[in-house]
Amino acid sequence: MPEYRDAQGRRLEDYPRPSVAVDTAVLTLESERGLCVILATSGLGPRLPGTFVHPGETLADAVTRSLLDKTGIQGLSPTQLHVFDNPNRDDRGWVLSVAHLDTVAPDRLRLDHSLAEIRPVDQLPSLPYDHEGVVARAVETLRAEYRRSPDPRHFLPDSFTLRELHDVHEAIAGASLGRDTFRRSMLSQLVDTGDRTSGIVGKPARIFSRSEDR
Amino acid sequence: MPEYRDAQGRRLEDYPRPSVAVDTAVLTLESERGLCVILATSGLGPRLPGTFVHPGETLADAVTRSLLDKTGIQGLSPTQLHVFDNPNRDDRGWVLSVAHLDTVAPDRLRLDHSLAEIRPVDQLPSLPYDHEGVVARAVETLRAEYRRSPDPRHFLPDSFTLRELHDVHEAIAGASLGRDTFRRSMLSQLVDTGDRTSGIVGKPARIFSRSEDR
DNA sequence: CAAATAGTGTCTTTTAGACACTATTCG
DNA sequence: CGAATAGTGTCTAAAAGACACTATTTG
Repeated sequence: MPEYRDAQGRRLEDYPRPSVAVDTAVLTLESERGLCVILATSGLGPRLPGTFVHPGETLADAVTRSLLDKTGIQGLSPTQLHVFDNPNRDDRGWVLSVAHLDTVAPDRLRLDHSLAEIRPVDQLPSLPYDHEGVVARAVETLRAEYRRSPDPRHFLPDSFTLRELHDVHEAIAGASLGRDTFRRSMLSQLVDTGDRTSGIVGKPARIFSRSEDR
Repeated sequence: MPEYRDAQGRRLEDYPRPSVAVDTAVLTLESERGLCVILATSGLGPRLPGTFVHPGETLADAVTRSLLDKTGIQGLSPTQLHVFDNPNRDDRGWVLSVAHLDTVAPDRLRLDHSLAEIRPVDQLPSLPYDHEGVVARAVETLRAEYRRSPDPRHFLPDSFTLRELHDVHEAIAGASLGRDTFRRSMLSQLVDTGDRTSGIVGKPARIFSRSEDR
C-alpha cells in the first residue's frame, strides 16, 4: 500500500489519535432473578468486561475477544450502543469507549466464576466510568427489540411453547404482560410445528418455531 | 497528571491507535422537495461533511467544527448513529468513523453554496465510504423521533398551527398521514396558546406550542 | 377424579380511520 | 357570496384487554 500523505506531507499517524476501547453489557436470563448482566471481577471491583481495540480488528472482534478473555464466555452478536467520548473520562489519557450490548442464552452460558459474576440489572453495585449508563442503554435496547419480535436474541432454542416465550418476555420487560394480548400478537409471528409437549401435567402445549430468524 | 503506565511499563501511546473521524448527515426540510441532506462539494465529489476528531474535543465538538468549516452552517444537536469500523474502509490507514445525524430548520439554514449543496434524500448521487448508509440511518432515526413526538428537532418555531406540523410530519415521513388521526394524536401532546392565525383565507387556526421541549 | 395447564369464544373498551357537516375568514 | 381552510360529530372497523368456559393431560 502506498503511504498516504496529506497536503502538508503528513501521515495520519503524525496527528494525535485516541485510544479506542469497547465495553460490553452481556445480558442473560435467570429463572429466579430475571434479567441479569455479567460483571468482570478482576481485583479492581466489579465492572463491565472491556478491552482496547487492536489493529486489524473490528469493534465486534474486540468485544468477542474481551468476553472470552475476561469472562470465559463465547460472544454472539454484539450490538453497538453509544460512544462515550468525554475527553477526561479516563485518567490514563484520551480514551474513547464504544459501549456494546451482547446476549447469551442461559443454557449456553459457560462462565468462569473466578473472573465474573452475574447480577440482576435492577440490583447493580456501583460501577466505574460510564458503565451504569451502558447497562441502562443495553436494557432499553433489548426491551425495544423484544417489543418488535418474538425472540430475536435466541434466548430460547429453535422450538418452544407460548408459555416459555411469555416467561422470557416478562423477564426482559421486568413486568407482567397479559396472557391474551401476548398470545394473539405472537401467534401471527410464529410457525406452528404441529408438535405438542408431553410428560408434564396439564394440557399439552403447541410447540412453535421462529419464522425466518426472528 | 502523573503519566500512566501499564503492567508492562508501557503508556497508552505505545500501542497502535486508530484515527477517529466523524461524518454527519445534516437533514433539513424544503417546502418543494421535502426532506433533504446537505452534501459537501469540495472538488472530490459530493460527500457528507466530516473531519478527524482533535484532542480535547468531544465527538459533538468535532461535528460542529466540521459543519462550520465545510458548509458554513451552525450545528445544533448532533446525535450519534453508528461507528463504521471496517479496518480496510479507508485507503489512508486505520480510520474509524462515527456517523452522526444533525438537523437544521429551513429558516435557520445559512449555507455557503460554494462549499455545499442540498439534495432530497431520495435523489442522492453516489457517495463515497459508507455515506449512503449514514444517510439511510439518519433518515430512519429522524422518522422514529417524529413518530414519538410532535417536533423534537424544532423544525418549527415555538408556536405553530396543526397544519404546519402536519406538513412537517408528511415531509419527514415521505408519505401522507391522514388528517383525523394526526390531529387526535397531536392534540394530546400540544399546548393551546389561545391565539389564532389571521390575515389568511379560511377559518383562523389555533396556534399551539410544544409541551416542555418536545 | 383433582389439579394443572392450554386453548377458545365472546364481550367490552379503546383506538384508528373515514367522512360528512359546521364554522369562520378573505377577497 | 364563493373559495378556502379549521374544527366537530358520528359511524365503523380493528385492536387491546378481561374473563369465563372448554380441553387434555398427569398423578
